[in-house]
Amino acid sequence: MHTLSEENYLKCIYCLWQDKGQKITPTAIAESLGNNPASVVDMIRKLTDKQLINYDKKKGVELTAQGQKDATLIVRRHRLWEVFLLEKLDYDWDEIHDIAEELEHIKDASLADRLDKFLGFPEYDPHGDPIPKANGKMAKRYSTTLADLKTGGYCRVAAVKDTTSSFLQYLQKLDISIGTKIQLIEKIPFDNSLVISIGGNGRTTVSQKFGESVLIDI
Amino acid sequence: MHTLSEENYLKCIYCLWQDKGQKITPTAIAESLGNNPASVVDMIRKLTDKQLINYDKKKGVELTAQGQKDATLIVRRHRLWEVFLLEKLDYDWDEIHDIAEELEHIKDASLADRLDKFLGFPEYDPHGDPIPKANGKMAKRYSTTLADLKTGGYCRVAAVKDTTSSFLQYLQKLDISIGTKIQLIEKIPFDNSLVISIGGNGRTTVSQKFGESVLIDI
DNA sequence: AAATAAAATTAGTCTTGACTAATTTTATTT
DNA sequence: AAATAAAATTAGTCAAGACTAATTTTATTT
Repeated sequence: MHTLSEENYLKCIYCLWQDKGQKITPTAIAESLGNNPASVVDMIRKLTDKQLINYDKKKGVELTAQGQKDATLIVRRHRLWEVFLLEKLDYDWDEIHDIAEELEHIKDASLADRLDKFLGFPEYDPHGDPIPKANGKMAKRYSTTLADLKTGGYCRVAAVKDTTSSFLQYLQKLDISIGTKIQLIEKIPFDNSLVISIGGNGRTTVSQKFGESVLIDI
Repeated sequence: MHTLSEENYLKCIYCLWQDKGQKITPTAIAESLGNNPASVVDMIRKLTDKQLINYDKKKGVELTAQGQKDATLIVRRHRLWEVFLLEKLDYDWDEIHDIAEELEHIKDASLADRLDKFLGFPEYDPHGDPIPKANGKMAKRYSTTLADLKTGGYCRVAAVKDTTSSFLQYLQKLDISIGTKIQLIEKIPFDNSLVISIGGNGRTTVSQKFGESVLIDI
């Protein structure tokens, strides 16, 4: 099996691949993990030797079929543990990500499946991300952000793109969670900030960065 | 906090201390962990620097107050996770130990307490070992073994001293679990093997090693 | 007490996965 | 196209935590 570090790289590559359809460069991985690009180059060699990725200067890093499978399992475990922590252990929204980062590395062939069953086969995790099934398939991923909504339009918060506790705590303060209805009242051209109405209540202004971190269902 | 390796040493020292009242030597630790004594000497230095243990050639290794506290928490987490795996995820008796070895290292200030609450504050784990409470206290540990029982005597299996799957599978085959009633029919002086009656049924002969691995309540 | 065996320790090596600094390659400007 | 900037890579270092081999210390026998 893979080391902790290898698994973290795999997951990171998987997430970059899902997020952007773009080319995955060593620098992008380095930024995402907070590592030095030189370290990334070392690990690219290691994962290539293990046939988990292919690396080509033109195409960037790509997961092999095996790499995809392994990365999907790590993500599955992460999201299942998040559901467990929130629903069974009553953790708050903003606390679960970091703990799940550790739990996702527990290695046992049947653990994810047993946990899945115990939790009642959830489709989405508490941040709105789809949980890969045992066969690797998963429900729809939302990709439209609040910033993409046209002025006057309504939407439902489907997921969050950012799982840092600072962002999640801010959302809680604004009374926004998965499922909350939002209307985009106005876009301020100056800095792309957004004036929104949350759940039919008064107006609030949020930044462009905020708008791009909220995934919606129209 | 401590590294994975430091935690494993701490737990090992704690268990040796609980098991035998004896002096804990580098060699004993090395054997218990399957490591080289030279590596143990290195780690003894590290844990001493961190003030988690004291080492004296005469007295051997001893946990400091802080070391005891930290080790107890690791054992608490281990045993709680074992209950979770068996009761909630339907794992078998012999499968849970190794997974709990990984889970016990998940670091979060409130995880053990939340898990404890979720499980209904169990007193003993599935192997009959007492689970330390949040305050460090714990229920009685059984220390009499089946081999200590006098001929003709009856007992109840209270705990197992060995958590390897080979031993636990053997117990399952013999239909022995925590709570099973056993009578010691005869001790064979030649090799100290034991003739026992399990739950009032026919006779079986087991080895001395077996007898010393079963903890009983008389 | 001397001889021997066992345990503890030191010294030096190896692997993993990070780092910095220097260099080469590739992109972007002017 | 040349100059510059950015990205990728190489080379060498470091810490953790394991190892082996050699040595010293402590215990046990005879």
